[in-house]
Amino acid sequence: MFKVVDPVERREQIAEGVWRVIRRDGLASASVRNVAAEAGLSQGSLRHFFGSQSELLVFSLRLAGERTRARMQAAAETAGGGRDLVEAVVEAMVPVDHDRRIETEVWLAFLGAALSDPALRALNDEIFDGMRQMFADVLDELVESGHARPGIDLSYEADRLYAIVDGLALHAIVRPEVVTPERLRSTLTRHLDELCR
Amino acid sequence: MFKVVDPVERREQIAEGVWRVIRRDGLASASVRNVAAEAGLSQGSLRHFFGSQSELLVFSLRLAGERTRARMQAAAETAGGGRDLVEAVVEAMVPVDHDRRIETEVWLAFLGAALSDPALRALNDEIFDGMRQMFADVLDELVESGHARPGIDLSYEADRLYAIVDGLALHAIVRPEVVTPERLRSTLTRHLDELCR
DNA sequence: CTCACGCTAGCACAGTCGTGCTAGCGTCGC
DNA sequence: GCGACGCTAGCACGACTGTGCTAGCGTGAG
Repeated sequence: MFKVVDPVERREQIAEGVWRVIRRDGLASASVRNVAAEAGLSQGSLRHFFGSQSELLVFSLRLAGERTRARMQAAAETAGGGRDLVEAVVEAMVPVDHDRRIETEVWLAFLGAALSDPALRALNDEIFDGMRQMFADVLDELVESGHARPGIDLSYEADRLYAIVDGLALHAIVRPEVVTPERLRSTLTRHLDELCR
Repeated sequence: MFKVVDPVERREQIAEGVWRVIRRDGLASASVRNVAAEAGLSQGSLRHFFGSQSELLVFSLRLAGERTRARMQAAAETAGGGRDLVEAVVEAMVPVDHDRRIETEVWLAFLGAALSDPALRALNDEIFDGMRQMFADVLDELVESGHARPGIDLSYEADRLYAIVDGLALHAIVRPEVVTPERLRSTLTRHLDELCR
């Protein structure tokens, strides 16, 4: 009935419970009680790992962001250079399978709340800036490796690519019947074609 | 102390109160009590115009969507054809001044909630499809009027343009320090340049 | 003038919320 | 063996929620 458990692992299990609650019933239902029930704990037990609800939610969003970022990083290290690199990084970010869809839905659920919650907003800015930097780096490599279409404006293309990726990700989440994974992939690869040709 | 008032106008005043509460304290704070206080009414009085909280929130989101759509429509009718038309429609949708910023923030605040609320989701789908259609129509006109770069794929370009516009709008709201109105405009006009060249 | 009724105000209810608290279980270090 | 403590359970409190309800004000129609 009792187990000594790695607190880090435990916190991640609870955070994944937060994700499930959010996906099923929305961020508004991610109360301490509901999350505890989802994770199979009592309120008091959950509070032993998270001192407040705010801490719980911030951790849950951060975990989602870090999972995505880790996948992007791994994809970047596995992939070759040039266009393969860009495609791998973009692909790692976009909701085309179960895990990536979960992370994107969670991100989207938090996005609106982050506008008026200082703690969430700070974390969201951090994630945003990290993603933005990664796009800039990857496009930079594309140019330096000589795979980019000549004469492209790096700053402009980074802004545009990030906008397309986030816009498509958003559309794929809110309107999956219209923006299917295939359509999403096709739009992205065609855009990358124009970048490289 | 008492006035007979146009109920339509009254509902819009209340909805604008919802917007203010959402922008200041978030969607989670858009309770019947808070909105009533914001609009200078009692709970009972507010309930005379909106039978439930859900009705209130749905109406508020719909109004924001319709304001945006009306501005796009007006821009389309005022503008000439070809590239001016596309630019006017896109410009009408994007948060570069106070009113458009309000509508976009409200839209974003509702976006996460719409994922798990059937009424909001249906409305959101309706808005999404309307916007998407408008982009398709406007690009269609661009081709037929002969202003488009030859050989472009309409379906692809519509998807991409919509993604860029929503992505940039999103970025301008969540990270206004980085994605300023000038940067947003510049990215958009350059993309339109490539479409028309 | 008078009546109907749109509109307003505000209370009551049951439910949920975050948080603080105490009590006790079960395992590990000594 | 035994104390320390990580962990669990669950209650209590005050605050807030959506909704239903009643009572009454003030204006317009007849």
